[in-house]
Amino acid sequence: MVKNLLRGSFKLMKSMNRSLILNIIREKGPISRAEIAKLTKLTPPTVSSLVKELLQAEIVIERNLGESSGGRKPTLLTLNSKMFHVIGMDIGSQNIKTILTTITGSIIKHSIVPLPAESTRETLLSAIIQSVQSILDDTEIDEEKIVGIGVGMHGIVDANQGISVFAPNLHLHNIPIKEVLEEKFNMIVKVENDGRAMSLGELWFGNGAGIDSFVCINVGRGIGAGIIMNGKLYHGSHFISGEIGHMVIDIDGPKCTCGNYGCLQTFASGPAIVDRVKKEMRLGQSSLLSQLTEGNLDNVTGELIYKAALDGDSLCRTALQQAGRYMGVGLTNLIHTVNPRRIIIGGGVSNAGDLIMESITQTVKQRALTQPAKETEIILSKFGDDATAMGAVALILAELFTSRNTETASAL
Amino acid sequence: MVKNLLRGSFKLMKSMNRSLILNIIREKGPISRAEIAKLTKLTPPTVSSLVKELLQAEIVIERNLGESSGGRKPTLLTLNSKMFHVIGMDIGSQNIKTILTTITGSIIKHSIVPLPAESTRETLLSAIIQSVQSILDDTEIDEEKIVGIGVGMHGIVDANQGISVFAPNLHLHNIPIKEVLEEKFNMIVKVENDGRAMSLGELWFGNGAGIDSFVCINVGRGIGAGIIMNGKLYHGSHFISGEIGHMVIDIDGPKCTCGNYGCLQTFASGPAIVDRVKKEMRLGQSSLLSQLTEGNLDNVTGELIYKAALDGDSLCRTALQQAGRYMGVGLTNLIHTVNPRRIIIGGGVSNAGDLIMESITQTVKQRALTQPAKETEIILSKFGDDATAMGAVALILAELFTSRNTETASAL
DNA sequence: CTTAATTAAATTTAATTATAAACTATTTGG
DNA sequence: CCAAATAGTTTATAATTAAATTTAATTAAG
Repeated sequence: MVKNLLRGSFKLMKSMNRSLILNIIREKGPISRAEIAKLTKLTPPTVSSLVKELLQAEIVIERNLGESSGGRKPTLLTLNSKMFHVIGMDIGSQNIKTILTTITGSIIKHSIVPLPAESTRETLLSAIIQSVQSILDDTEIDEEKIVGIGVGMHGIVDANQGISVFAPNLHLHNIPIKEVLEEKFNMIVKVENDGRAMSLGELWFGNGAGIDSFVCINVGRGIGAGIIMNGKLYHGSHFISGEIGHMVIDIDGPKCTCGNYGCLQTFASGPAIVDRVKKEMRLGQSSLLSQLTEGNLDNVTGELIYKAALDGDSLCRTALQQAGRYMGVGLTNLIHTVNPRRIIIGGGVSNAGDLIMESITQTVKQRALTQPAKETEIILSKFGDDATAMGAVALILAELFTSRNTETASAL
Repeated sequence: MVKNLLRGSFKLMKSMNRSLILNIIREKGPISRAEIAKLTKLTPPTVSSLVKELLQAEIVIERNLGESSGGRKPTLLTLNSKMFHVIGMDIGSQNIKTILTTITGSIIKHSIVPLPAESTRETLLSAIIQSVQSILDDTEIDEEKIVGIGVGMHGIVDANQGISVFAPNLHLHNIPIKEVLEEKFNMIVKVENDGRAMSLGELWFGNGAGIDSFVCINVGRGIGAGIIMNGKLYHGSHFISGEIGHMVIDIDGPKCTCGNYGCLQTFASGPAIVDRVKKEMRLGQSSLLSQLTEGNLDNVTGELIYKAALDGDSLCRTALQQAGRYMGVGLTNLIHTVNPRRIIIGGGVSNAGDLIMESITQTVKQRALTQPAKETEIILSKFGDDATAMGAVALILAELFTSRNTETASAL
């Protein structure tokens, strides 16, 4: 099998053109038929007939007439955002965040359900169902108009089967999220690793729109990356692509929870920064944190460190800078491996914004091999804390708007 | 632009099916029309009519009749290997290796042209032209039947423009290889980084056939990787994807030629192993090498180290094992980032075969996060020293056999 | 105002290609 | 020698896109 070659057929041809038009309307709408024809290089009749079908299916609606520059006024088309809605869910280690959005990605409802300190398979699954149910109960939108539930889950996720294979922060294995949700609610369900979901979200709505190859980094308790190549989310063979938290950057470094030594995660994750600060304080380093935490080291959190750093606390500043430097080394490794056009950083640590970013970009600029590599854009996620949930929504949109080109030849 | 959506058209449909058939004949041939129809799910008439065109163009020929199991004997089709030939070239640091092959990848001619110790832009370009010319002079095959020249070049290569952007081992910049070859010889010319070319070679002819996602590692003076994802070669945004020789695995490690510290290349490349052994010997370690090199440390080479190791020399054995261990760490990082299904190792160091492979696989098994990741296949290249040249041939074949699905919509 | 030019959209007609069904050709096995 | 099986071709059809034409609406010039 060389290249996944597809069989050309009328069905395929039509479905390609339909999703082409649908995506143009989604991205560039309101837009006229004539403009669609120009952009897609499809002929007017082709556009007209496919649009007619989309109108009949109520996926697209005619809005109003646009401005004319001499000639008949164009009839503008948009997606029928009242017709279809999506639920996106972000399952973290402490809570489940759920959002309800229109098909264009506008958030309509928000909900957060806390997870118990010690989750079991049962409590987790019931919390997941509860999250969806509460969103459904809390809105007038007809259940039939909600087309799917996307789930972004931390840890290792089998996206084909929709199973959370291993959730390290919850100490759980093999949770069949897709199966359970599909049975309970009659909708499309897609489950994906949080970092990968996030990257799809940035591709569809965020800072990855228009970029065909970028990487999204989710820095929180762990560090995960989602890789978009040629406009497509890449999974890897066993769903562990992007596990850069366990990229070894110091072969003789400190021991990581995974058993190896010197993983990026031991230097640049949220907990790593907190630990580092605590350690320095125990060694007698003075810091504004002493006041903020009332002398109790257990109260040190990422947020407080960021706050203290902003107030000029030098211990916290250097801790963040150090983390940024290590992150910079990790990202340089990533640039030298995957060479994305852009790197988007999201998740908890991204809240520490500029302080850490400065240090990251500087390190990359210093260490990358070539000029263009040095200039790899490194920016923050557009959605902050909602990045994974938005990504979960994008999982469903990708399913809807992408012609299922999966009719591969059986044997090649 | 979300996803590179294509416009469906008759041309596209036909070209998809033509390359589908062509590829099936290439891979599974000799094969009958009926069998092609079965495998591709195309209908018999579609296959017949496309095959008729291919026969007329003399790209495919009817060979002989196959065995029947009750029914009309099938007419078997194969590629017309006498009609089309390809030149593949591997530009290394010491010499240029050139091969002439049939369209099916059988090597017909071999040539090696040494490069001067100090290459200049002019000497390199004339050596390249000379290499092609000598192959052409040395064969009866009509020049018109040679469809293209593929070039695998070490260093950073702009594959779009066909320029060697930076060749570290030759200390040269911006050599317009494609332009010069196209002007001199009237053929398709494709230039690519050696590691990436190699991976395409493995995909088309070697140990990557049938694998949709794998990584090929070229270990020599440097360490480069070619990444195949979804059956496609991935370049990265600025042609430095796969530069894993400069992946930092020991942030406080020894200085690399690139200016950073602790790059994989400083531990696991050919020169790194040689240096390590020399250093140990200078420190007074005894080794079989003392005899083999007649006491002159300058004579130590990778080949001799391997030889000594095979003879049981413990210094050399540990040096190789150590290199393998570092390589294993690098590959584990790669697995946790790209998560390929298979890793194929080629280039100079691969000659040290099992001794180093053992150590690599063991390290990966020890350090990878999940069971499937631990079991990532790590094998040697099928073509040994010819791997890059074969890859260069594949560059041309990919051009020929892949329907140019590049008619993207302009604006999306 | 009127008219020509311009643009948008729809319609008609033509061309392209895959597909379905029917058919011919060949071979094997009884 | 005949039935069954397999290979390949022919013919007709259907599904589309492509090209050309028509209709409609609007603007701008005179």
